[in-house]
Amino acid sequence: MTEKQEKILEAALKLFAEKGYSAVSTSKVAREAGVSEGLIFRHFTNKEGLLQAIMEQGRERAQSLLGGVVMIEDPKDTLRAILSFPFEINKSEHHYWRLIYALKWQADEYDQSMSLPMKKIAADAFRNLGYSNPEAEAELVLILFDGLATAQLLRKPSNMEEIRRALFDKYYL
Amino acid sequence: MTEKQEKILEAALKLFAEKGYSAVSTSKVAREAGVSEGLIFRHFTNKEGLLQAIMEQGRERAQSLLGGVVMIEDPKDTLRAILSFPFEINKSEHHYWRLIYALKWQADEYDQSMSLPMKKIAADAFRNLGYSNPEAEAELVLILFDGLATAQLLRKPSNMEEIRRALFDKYYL
DNA sequence: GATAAAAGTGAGTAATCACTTGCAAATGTA
DNA sequence: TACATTTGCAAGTGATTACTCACTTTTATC
Repeated sequence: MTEKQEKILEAALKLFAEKGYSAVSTSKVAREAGVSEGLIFRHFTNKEGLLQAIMEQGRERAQSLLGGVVMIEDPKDTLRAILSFPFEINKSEHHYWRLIYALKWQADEYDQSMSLPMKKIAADAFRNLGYSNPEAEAELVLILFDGLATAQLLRKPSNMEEIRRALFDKYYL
Repeated sequence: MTEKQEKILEAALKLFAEKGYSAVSTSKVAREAGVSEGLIFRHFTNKEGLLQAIMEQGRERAQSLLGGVVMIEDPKDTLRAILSFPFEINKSEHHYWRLIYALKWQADEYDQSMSLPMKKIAADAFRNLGYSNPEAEAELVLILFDGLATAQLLRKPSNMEEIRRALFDKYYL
């Protein structure tokens, strides 16, 4: 990975996340990255390939995050960890998550590489806690995760810590 | 409002919702509507104006929906009504809601014309029920609303009724 | 039925789109 | 040093973009 290759990925991630994939031209990515437009196609074949490269980077990061949750033994700690994720999206991850959530509404198929394993983990936790309908509970956690991430990325409420408290109370966490 | 004007709005709503605003050209809207491209600009000035006209239509529909909730007296019924909305998005409203949620991630400013009044209504309901932090609880309801709508529009889980039950149990509804 | 306004068309416009090509500079390898 | 490969750039390509304009057809009013 050359320096200019990283510059391109960085610029594309920023612009795609802020303006949307189809609203950003390859020439704008090139200008933002301080690189000739042709170089994008040399390294990533086409615009779609550029997007794929970004998503692949992010998928690796997400996989490692999820990997840590699987190791947790106490089911309450597992739920705490899952529901805490959206509250802890930091500056460096912000662009990536924003792009993922924006793409959901444009792509033809919903990307389940993140949500499917997370649902399984959550369902197991609820089963261990004796909940009567762990599958539905797990789905509700996914729904909460989506809503929380959206709030954190878009609406940015000032009282996130109080919201977390109100939420955790409902699960006795 | 002429017949062709309605055809244009209908076609634009469908395409914008399915493919995204900036991914759909005015020529494609014209072809879908069975109309000359110039007519779009005669009636709606420019592409942005076409989007505004669609959003205005939707805002009116949303306002009337929300108007019904304000009349409810029992605070538990109010919360039931708010949290039931996402479960009841029907086919005719589907395109409009999908467009709204997709646009959130592209527009520079978050549209609060729906969420702000809804938050106020929810906060009042929680206050009447004696919750200790009604503002945070209201924000959490907004977050749930977003997550539920996203699920209904995108992921379409098969067990929505069980999810609703699990959710309502947490609020003793 | 005459006339004016509104609705609608189709062929244009310059700018921008994703992408290609030919060639030079940098880099690795012997 | 010699040579091959990779990296990079500038100037293109045809297609498509949002939008305009001159024009015809339909509709409303008296």
